[in-house]
Amino acid sequence: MADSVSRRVTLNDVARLSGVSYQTVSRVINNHPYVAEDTRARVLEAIEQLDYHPNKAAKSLVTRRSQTLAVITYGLDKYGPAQIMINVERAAKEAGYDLIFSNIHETSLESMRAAMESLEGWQVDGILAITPVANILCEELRALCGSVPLVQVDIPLGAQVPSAVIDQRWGSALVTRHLISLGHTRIAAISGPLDWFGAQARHESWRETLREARLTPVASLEGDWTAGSGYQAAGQLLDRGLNFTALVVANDQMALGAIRALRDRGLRIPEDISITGFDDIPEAAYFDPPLTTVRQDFGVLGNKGVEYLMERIADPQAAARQVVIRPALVQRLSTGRPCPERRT
Amino acid sequence: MADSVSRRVTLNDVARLSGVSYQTVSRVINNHPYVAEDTRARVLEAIEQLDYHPNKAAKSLVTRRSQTLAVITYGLDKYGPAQIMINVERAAKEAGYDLIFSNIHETSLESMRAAMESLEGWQVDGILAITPVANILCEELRALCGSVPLVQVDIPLGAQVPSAVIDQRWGSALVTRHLISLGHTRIAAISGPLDWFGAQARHESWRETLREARLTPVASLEGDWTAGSGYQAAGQLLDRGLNFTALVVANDQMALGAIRALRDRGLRIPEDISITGFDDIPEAAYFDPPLTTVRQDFGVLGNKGVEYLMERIADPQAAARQVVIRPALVQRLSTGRPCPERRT
DNA sequence: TTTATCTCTGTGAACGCTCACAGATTCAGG
DNA sequence: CCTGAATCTGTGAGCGTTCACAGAGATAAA
Repeated sequence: MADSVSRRVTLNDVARLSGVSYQTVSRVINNHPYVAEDTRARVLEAIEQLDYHPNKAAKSLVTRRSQTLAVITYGLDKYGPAQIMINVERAAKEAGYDLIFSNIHETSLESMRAAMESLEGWQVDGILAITPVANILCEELRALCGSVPLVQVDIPLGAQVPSAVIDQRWGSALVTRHLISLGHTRIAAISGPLDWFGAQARHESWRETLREARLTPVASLEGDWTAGSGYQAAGQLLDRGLNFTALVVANDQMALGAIRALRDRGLRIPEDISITGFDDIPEAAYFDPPLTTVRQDFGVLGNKGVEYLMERIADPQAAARQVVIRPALVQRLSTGRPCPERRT
Repeated sequence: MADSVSRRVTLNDVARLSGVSYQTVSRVINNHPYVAEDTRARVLEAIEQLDYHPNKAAKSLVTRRSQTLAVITYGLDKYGPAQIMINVERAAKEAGYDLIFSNIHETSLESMRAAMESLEGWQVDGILAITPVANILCEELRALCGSVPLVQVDIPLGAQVPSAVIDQRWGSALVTRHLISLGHTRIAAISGPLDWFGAQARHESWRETLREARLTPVASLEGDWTAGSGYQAAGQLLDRGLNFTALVVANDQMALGAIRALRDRGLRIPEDISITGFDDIPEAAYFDPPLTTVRQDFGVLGNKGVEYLMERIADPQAAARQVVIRPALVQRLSTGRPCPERRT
């Protein structure tokens, strides 16, 4: 129980109570060797009794490190970044680091700079940036970080900077090939906002996979990750009178919207149109029909990111590498063989 | 651009470059009066030139405050807490506070204590706890916080501690009355985990609202907020051969699962059974059918919480109060009048 | 002119901790 | 018994700030 009003308890208070010097108390706290067992015990007891907690500011001031990681995120209201964030927090705590946290609301360099500004003074030991958007330029970010180790999560595959990513191209190829193997030849798409790396990768990979199979993409529209935008995009695709039997949607929420749009027009899924999502949010299995999608393991991503950041803190000179995680196809009931005959 | 290897830039470096004393530089930084305009300009230029950033550890050490808020959350993987978190971050940043952040993974006192432990040394100016679960006892938390101002978010309505809450009882009454006014008399429920305050409040309010209308609750089952649990619960309700025309579900995800369960058994919504959710997640409007639910404004909740915390930091002695936000009914297509005749 | 007040600037000390060093024991080996 | 190492403990200094104070120059009032 912390004293309510009084001065904070310091090293000296503990020292006085246990009858040793402040230095000895410091040694006990930091588990230095060469402290007699009974001394240690006495000090520990005093610490307990006074409810002493080392002042991190003071420690950080002299050691020039803070046992603190900064997490910078963008798009925390989206499923992916939020999941990553949660897992990063867990991993960081387990590694004994505190977290100071900053979400960026616009993708401007300015707001990025503002976020960094607030970290500059904290002497953070490392920075983990969840920057899934293209125009938060990696280079700028690296410059802003100066010599503080930085690991980026959710950036393009193949980027030559320390990072942890999910191979989105792979995931997109997975669903697209799945549809092709079912016999679909006329495949449309709804992409995410194309300034997101992931959206871009999924989109390009969709195109390429079709090309490899000597198929021409029917059409694609850009959504903003929300169910509403998926609804609209699917509606437009249909309104244009386009003829397709499968729809590759860049995330599960938009797929939900798209499903509704198709239903509204009396189309059956998957009999008339097969539909796929991306992410495998927990609800996807309960869509109607259950959604065939791509599972991304954000937990692993967060862990790997932190793990790698630790590595870089320990050895900042080590060559940059990229930790890559592969997503997996989750086959459910929203995809099926195309019907020989079709509607309108 | 931060120097890569070199020592950190300090007050003294700036002082030397601009030809004044460190104290004057300090004055400039903190906008003290009584600094000559040209001196101020020179200092600012030097700061710019050296890319100087005040060391927050040093500042915090001497001022005994850190311009930092701690956020403690539970259940960050759930929609509500996550939304609150995002908005708290935004509000805190706008108020010029940094955020140090800790998510709790179990509801034990132990893990609560561990989270606090990591804050003890930071000299945070205030703590904002998102603690939607019953057995994270408020009292324990208050004790752990000592004299640091604490505001709790998402705790029971009426709690005599500084807090910001959404009136969940009100929301639950809203949907229940909505169903009653449509003519439903046999109403079942799927609650959230009853160790969550919100789940409990929604549940009790459901019961009471029925009682007030002289109706008997048909039955209720407890879910865990996930679509999967909603699916299961709804299935069980049906398997028991219970006769009900409306189902009040404690959140939107479980409602999604419940909808599927009903559909799987050939029931139509709302013709056979009306169903309601809670939260109004962005996807709810795209469920099939679009979900009648209760909108909670987590944005406002986060803002109010931070705002109130500021107030308490400024005046820790002020009487505790509770900021209450009322949710609103969002009427969509998952509810309708009960059919006179019914199935099985 | 003198004195009081306002403006501006600088000097010591302190915040709570760790580091480098040095002193004091103990214990073994010659 | 002396020497050297290992073990244990204490002292000074400094990390980068701000605070309290004091001093100096300018301006206004007497």
